[in-house]
Amino acid sequence: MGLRKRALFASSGADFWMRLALLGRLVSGVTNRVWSELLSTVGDFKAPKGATLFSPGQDCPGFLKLKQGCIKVTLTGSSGREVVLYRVHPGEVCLQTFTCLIKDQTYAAEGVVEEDIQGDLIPAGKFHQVMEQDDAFRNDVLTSVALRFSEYQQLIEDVALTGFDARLAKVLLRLVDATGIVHVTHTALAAETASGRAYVSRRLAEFARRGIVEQLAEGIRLCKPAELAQISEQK
Amino acid sequence: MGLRKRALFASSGADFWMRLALLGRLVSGVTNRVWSELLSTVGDFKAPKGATLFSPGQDCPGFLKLKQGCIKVTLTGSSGREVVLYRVHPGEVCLQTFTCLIKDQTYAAEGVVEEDIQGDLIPAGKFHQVMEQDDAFRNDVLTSVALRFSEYQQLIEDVALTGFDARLAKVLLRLVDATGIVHVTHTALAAETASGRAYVSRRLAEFARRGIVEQLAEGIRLCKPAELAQISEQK
DNA sequence: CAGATCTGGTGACTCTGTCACCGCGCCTCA
DNA sequence: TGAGGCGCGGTGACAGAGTCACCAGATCTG
Repeated sequence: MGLRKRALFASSGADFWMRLALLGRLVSGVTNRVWSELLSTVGDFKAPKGATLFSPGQDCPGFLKLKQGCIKVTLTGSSGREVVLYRVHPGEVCLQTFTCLIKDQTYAAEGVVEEDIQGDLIPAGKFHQVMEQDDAFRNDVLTSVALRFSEYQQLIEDVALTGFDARLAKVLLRLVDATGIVHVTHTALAAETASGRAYVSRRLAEFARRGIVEQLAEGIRLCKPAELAQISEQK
Repeated sequence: MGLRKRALFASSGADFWMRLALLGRLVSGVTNRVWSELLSTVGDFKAPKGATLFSPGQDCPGFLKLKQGCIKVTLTGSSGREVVLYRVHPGEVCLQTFTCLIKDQTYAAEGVVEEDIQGDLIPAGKFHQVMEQDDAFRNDVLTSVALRFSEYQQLIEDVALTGFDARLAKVLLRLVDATGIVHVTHTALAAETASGRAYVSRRLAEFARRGIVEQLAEGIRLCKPAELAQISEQK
């Protein structure tokens, strides 16, 4: 499926993280507080695709105001199974970060850069200050938080009350590009649908048998989007 | 199982709601805006057990600062299946309400009074004003929102990544009273575990066979809480 | 007492998800 | 350049989860 890039980016991401961790130890000797000390003086922030921005248990360095790129936030169970919670795009809030800052707690999920990001990092102390003083900023944040909550609730509804096929159809329609193709591995679809890889393969094969999708080398072509939309609303 | 009360309260709840709806029509002629007009002048707010406070699609009358009682918030799927999202206790925020007020949208879930409630209802307009001006109030709300968010994430984790038995065990431990008994129907447990009633019955029978619980007329006695706790951490 | 309603038990399914194992294509590195 | 490693996807066999239909007992209601 021509996704060799993935491994490449993953390893460059690991490099990025290792460099930071190393730098952190040089600076403070405490890996956990690296980010805040490293970045509290830096307004501008960048990270390449594949970089792990945060993992469960880590401290939160501050509030990231994303200007460009995309961050994927996931939850991993003890069995190793992964669920995609949401993505952060420019203008949106990373709810993980918000929660950490407000409750002064550590992260509970994992954040990975999906498209090279660039933005402003507002240190924790300053975040609280701005939240108090700047009405517009506060409103933006609250609106974004409220939006995120709706998404979470939708996710709960999908996982708890909706059949698998509907979930799969929904995800395919969400991830499709302009040419009608979804460039994602079955494994990734499993994380998106909170399901298992093998089952995704099976159902996708069934969809293909029905002529709804077509599995190509470049990805999955959605042949009958209307039918998919209908499936996505069942049950 | 001696839960005849339920039906009683449910019907008294329906009466309460009908009276309000009727009153609303008399006042404004628009059922949907009843609450805000009816209550914006009333700081004090009460409702009896079983009353439906809000349903999907309704407008939000304002922010309820709960002083006493308990509200259960649930989501109902098109199949009729119900999932308990969370409960609001005194000092906590109803996230539904918060989201509605911030985004100026209608409710997406249902709220039912579980124990007679009493509190202050802050009209929408005043809520925004207080959020801007009162640092302490805003902090309380934000902290509570952040807490709620953690719960939501936990729920997603439970439903998406955890086995049924663990979920059931968790719920039993959460709902048990001081005497070691859970006074809840299998149907209610199904909503709490985001599962089906028949399956709950089956697994509970299996738990009983293993001597972990005992099913009595008054409810479910947890005989081996330690073992339950262990089950609740599996998978 | 008859009927309505809520509750829980059960058999017989279907749907979902897992595990293990296979083959393919691509990369790496000796 | 050929052997090995690895990520990806397909499949059979199985286990876990959830559904449907139907039954029976308990409780209220009139």
